[in-house]
Amino acid sequence: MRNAEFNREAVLRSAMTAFMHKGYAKTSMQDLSRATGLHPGSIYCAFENKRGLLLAALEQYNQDRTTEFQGFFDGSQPVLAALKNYLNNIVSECLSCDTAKACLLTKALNETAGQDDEIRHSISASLTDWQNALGALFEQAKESGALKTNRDSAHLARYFVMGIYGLRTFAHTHPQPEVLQQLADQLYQDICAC
Amino acid sequence: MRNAEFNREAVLRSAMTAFMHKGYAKTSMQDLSRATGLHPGSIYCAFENKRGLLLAALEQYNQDRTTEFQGFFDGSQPVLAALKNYLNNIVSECLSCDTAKACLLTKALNETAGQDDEIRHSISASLTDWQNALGALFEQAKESGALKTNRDSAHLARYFVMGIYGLRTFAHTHPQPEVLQQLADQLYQDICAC
DNA sequence: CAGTATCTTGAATAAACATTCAAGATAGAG
DNA sequence: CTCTATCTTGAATGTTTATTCAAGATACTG
Repeated sequence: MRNAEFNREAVLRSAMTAFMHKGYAKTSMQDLSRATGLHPGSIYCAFENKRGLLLAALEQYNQDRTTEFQGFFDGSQPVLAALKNYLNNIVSECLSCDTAKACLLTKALNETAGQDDEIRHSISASLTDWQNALGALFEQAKESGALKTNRDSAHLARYFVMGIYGLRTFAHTHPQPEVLQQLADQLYQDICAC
Repeated sequence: MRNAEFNREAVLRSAMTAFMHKGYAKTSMQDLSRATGLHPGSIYCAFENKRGLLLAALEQYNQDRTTEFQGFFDGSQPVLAALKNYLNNIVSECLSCDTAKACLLTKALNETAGQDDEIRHSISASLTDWQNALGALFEQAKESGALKTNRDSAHLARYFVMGIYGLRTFAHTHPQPEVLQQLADQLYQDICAC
């Protein structure tokens, strides 16, 4: 009897950043071994193979982002104010040009598009959960009277999510910071207008 | 003296689809050799290496998309109507789930993010040209009186572009067709509202 | 028709790759 | 303290990779 020595979360977070930096295909097992501190054999023992490690890393990433999300919407401020903070935080992530602050879900979704349905399903499920959480927030804002609109909350959430996807891709072209902020502000305005 | 036997455009279009299908990193020279019908030596003679072939394919892709764009806005119909057609065409591309109908520019931009500045610059230049062309159309629509807004044409174009980026990523999660169409309609409405 | 500059061919190369596995290390059970 | 189940190690494996290059083919020039 013996327990595994490594910290699973720490290993997965290291793998996450490795995948974010180079993408799935270009990240070699050697890269992953170096990043995680695990020898190849341990990785294969724990995660089956490189693909299994990606799937596990995607799960961990989603969990971490969910926790971060809940931090933004803990009720310590009005929903719409929190939403603006949340959006501004994404803008600052985009502006940092730090590959580690990109979205692993959309990055992997883009890379594996049309190649691996299991990966797509896993990512889609995470993104849908996020979208639904946003939908609940819009519903909450409507009920509290802070958000006056006749649009469906689910629709608002989808549009918001679409805007963030677009913002992240737009940022890859390295626009001026003001431009990105202006786009985020417009997105917020278009959603919160009647 | 002897001229090359292969048709450069046809070769680049084959390479384009190969890259779109598997992504840059996962497309092997063997894949590219098969797709283009060119032997490895010929590819290296004509394009230096795999990366050179990608750069050339990106150029060709941009040229083809520019031609397609001009076809939509040839003046045979009002600008705003053409814009709606253009957007609907993108929606149908997304709904086809055909990897060959994705956007090679954004796909490659996403994959090579933070790894290759020359590729990023090349892609950014193409995307900026596209954005500027859209900006000119919005300006035209404003001047003709068809579009009543106090927003800057360049800003409208950026927002439109951002929406399309977002739409394409959103489509990767395989939403219901109506949902994608609804998002596109909302985007159009948000831009064309005062 | 001869000469030659250029293109095409595809096997060869060396590096990098994902994956395996047998030997060694270690921790808990008895 | 011993036994054994489990984990760790890292060199070995066989495949795939991007790239090269010398030999052969071809078309234009004079």
